[in-house]
Amino acid sequence: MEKNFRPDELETKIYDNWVRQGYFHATVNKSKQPFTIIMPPPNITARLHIGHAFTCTLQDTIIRYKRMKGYEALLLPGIDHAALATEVKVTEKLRSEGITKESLGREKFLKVMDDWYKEYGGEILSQFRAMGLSCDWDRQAFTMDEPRCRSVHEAFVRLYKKGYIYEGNRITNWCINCKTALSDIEVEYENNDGSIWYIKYFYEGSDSEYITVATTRPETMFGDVAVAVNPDDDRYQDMIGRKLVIPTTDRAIPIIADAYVDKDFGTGMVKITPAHDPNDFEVGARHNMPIISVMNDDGTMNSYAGKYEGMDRLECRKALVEELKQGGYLLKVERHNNNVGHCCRCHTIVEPFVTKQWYVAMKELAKPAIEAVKNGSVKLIPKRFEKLYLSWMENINDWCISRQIWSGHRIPVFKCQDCGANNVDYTDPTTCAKCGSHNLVQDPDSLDTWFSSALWPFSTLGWPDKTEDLKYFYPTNLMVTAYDIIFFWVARMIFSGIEYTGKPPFSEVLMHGLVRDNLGRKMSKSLGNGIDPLEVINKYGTDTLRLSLLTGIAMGQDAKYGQEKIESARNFINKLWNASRFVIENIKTFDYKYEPIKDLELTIADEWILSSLNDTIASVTKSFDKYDLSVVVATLYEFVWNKFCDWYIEIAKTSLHGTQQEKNRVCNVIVYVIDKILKLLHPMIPYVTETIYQELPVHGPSIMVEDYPTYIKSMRYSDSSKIFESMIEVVKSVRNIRANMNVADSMKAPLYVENVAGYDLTSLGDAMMKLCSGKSIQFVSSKIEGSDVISIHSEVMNLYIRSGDMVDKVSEIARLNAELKKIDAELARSNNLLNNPGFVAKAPKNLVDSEKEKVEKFTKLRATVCENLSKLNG
RNA sequence: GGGGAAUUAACUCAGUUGGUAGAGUGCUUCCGUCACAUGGAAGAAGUCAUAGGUUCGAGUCCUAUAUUCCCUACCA
Repeated sequence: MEKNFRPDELETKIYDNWVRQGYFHATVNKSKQPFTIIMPPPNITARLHIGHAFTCTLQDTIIRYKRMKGYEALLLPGIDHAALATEVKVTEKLRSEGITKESLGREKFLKVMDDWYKEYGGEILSQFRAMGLSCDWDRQAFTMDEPRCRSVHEAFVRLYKKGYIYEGNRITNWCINCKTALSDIEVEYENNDGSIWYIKYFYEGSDSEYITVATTRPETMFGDVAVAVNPDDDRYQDMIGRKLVIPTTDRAIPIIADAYVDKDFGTGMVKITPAHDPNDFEVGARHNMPIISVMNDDGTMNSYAGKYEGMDRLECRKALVEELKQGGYLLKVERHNNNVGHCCRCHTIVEPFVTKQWYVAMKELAKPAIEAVKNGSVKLIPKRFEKLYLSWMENINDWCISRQIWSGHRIPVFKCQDCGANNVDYTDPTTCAKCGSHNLVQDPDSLDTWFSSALWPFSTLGWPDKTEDLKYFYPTNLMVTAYDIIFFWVARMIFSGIEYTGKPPFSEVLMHGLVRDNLGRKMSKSLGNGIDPLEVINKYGTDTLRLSLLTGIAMGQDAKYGQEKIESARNFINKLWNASRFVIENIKTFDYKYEPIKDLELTIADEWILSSLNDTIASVTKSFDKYDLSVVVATLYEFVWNKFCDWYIEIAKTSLHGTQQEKNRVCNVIVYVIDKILKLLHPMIPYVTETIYQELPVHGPSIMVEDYPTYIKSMRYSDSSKIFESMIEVVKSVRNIRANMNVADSMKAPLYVENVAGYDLTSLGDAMMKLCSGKSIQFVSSKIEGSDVISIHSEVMNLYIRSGDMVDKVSEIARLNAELKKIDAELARSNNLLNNPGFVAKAPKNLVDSEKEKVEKFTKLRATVCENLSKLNG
């Protein structure tokens, strides 16, 4: 074996082999319980960034664990066409080549989209492979492939027929750049340092009597239909019903009363512009007001704006304000802070705009989805996201699902050109169901991409067909996703699953945080600050990437990702590699024979490591089942590095210089432990564990289909553990003294070990000497005494070391004094507790007892330290 | 306006039936020893944001406050 693990050469080979063996493929297997994770399909807009790698790693780690635990594990991969987002990208790309969407026409444009899908889809899938995902390639899906088109179609038709989908002429968020409607959650609000203009509206027929209206968007005044006051506002009672003239025009509008107006804000008078403000739209509707749109769909002013026709809305604002100023209409301007909506795709300022769109009525659909989370049939992890989910669902607005774009799923509504009826019957779209006409034209719009995403947990399993897959793997077990798409996606999957299949689509949702860059910024495609996971893979390997992503994270909590985590992960993998290499190389040097643990004559050290391994297995399994992967990693890190490598392997080196029998014993134990370690770690770091596993003297065809280690009752050795841990304490004390005294290697300080508790320590003698840094210490077989002998006591052994002239007395006295201080603090603490009657009366007995034991122990220790001190001083 | 999260060592972060605070990185000192210098050994380092409360006992539970961030909302 080479000195360092070389992932680059091995990963592809190993991965291909896994695929070839069919390990990733899940089958309908009635004798096993399924565990299903449908992967969130990444947008096909670009290559994957580190955030995707994070989600992928979580999922693959969990699915590998479940597979080893004996489940029929399915990780189903897929990609999302991301209708609008991709169309924006492709349109931009075309524009850079001097081509417009319109000049190509719908059909040709969709061909360009197809090419894009192929290019980026392939790239994303190969990135999945590079990350080592054990996903079932036979079931890979795309939100725009034929089966998924059928699902979407069916879903739309069903909802339509139940009356949940309706066409409405309402005010919607409109992006003047993408020229499409957006759903509420596709609008990002940003704080804007704007202005608020106070404008005089003169009464009709008067040029001196006026009222003042405040607005942040003066250009919309051409669409004003009224000015509203609060019905309870005493100031304005007698004005209601009078008419005002819109400045610079000759159009008159009434003053109306509506409770929407806040008496205490601004002047208490609001101009009502139903076409350009959602609230005004409501007010207008209540009062039967007309809707006057003053803009075109590209954000330029239309003829209602008079001489400003054709001017962009923001330019018009500037010019109009100037005109108002000149005309004496402008009373004052104030700075005003408000939130302005931007298109989440192209970042243009969104205009509220009245258009005809398709909506899903959400009220009824939300009800069972709320219930599912409330009654626990869907669990969100961490739990706090349930509150977030519920508050959104309980206040949900109807979902605008139409987009004025070409890509994506075209709305399956065929409008009869003769009678105007909408035909959604999927089987016969050529004949109008109402009048029999063949003059049908399909709605030109496409569906919001989330409409197809909402079906993902079951469309991927064959729905609406009643497939075996659906029966067996659905409802799925776990959905892993970042918390930022809880509304976009999770909520919609839940209500869709219940609506279409009668069951919630999954029982648990694991919500992780966002991976941020080292400045704490969200990594996003649009910002372009994403780290390419492939770069990390190329430099350090997939295992390092995966392990580094799982280090130091908490579910639902954002994490910064940087070089430190990467290096720490790499170092650990290197450590694991070398510990394994150590034994693998060693068993080649003698006549190694495999023996089961139960046939070996175990030493205290053996029993300690086996016991400790056993505890680790129990703890890891518990954390895994809670999806606390970061804790799993930390637990294994600690065991492998600080227990197995630092102590067991070190002490085993002595046995390796012993008899054939000893060598064979210790190698069998090491191999056994390593085998378990590899299996425990495999879900996180699949490649290095597989590689080492194949080098072990006894191994199966692949570690990924082995059983996950389980806790073994008979492998608890509490006595040995106690002795060995005591020994560790003693060794550390000796090392500490050595380091303090600056003992030269040539000094050979005599050290005597006295057995206190009656345990057999013979097997530890030589090994201990080594661990104490043998060169400067020499073990002696008879007790040593004298004024220069320093003693160290533990529960199972006492140590006596002759300090002689080697002691740096000053620093040793300082060290002992420091220790004395600590001991006194401990004693004070324990005595304090024990003197507290409340503690003694109410605390659990074992705690009280352990405090008593501590007092005893520290009292003894104190005496020793004092004795050593007085010797040094004397 | 409403909701949520965060605040723990120099840095990045863990820490649930409440029981004497942990890791990684960095720092100080020592070590080319035959698994690993991507390493080994020893060590320093924290009023767990603040103030109250509950409790025998609080990083942990409760109530305020401060700072930072996120989500959400119709204040023109």
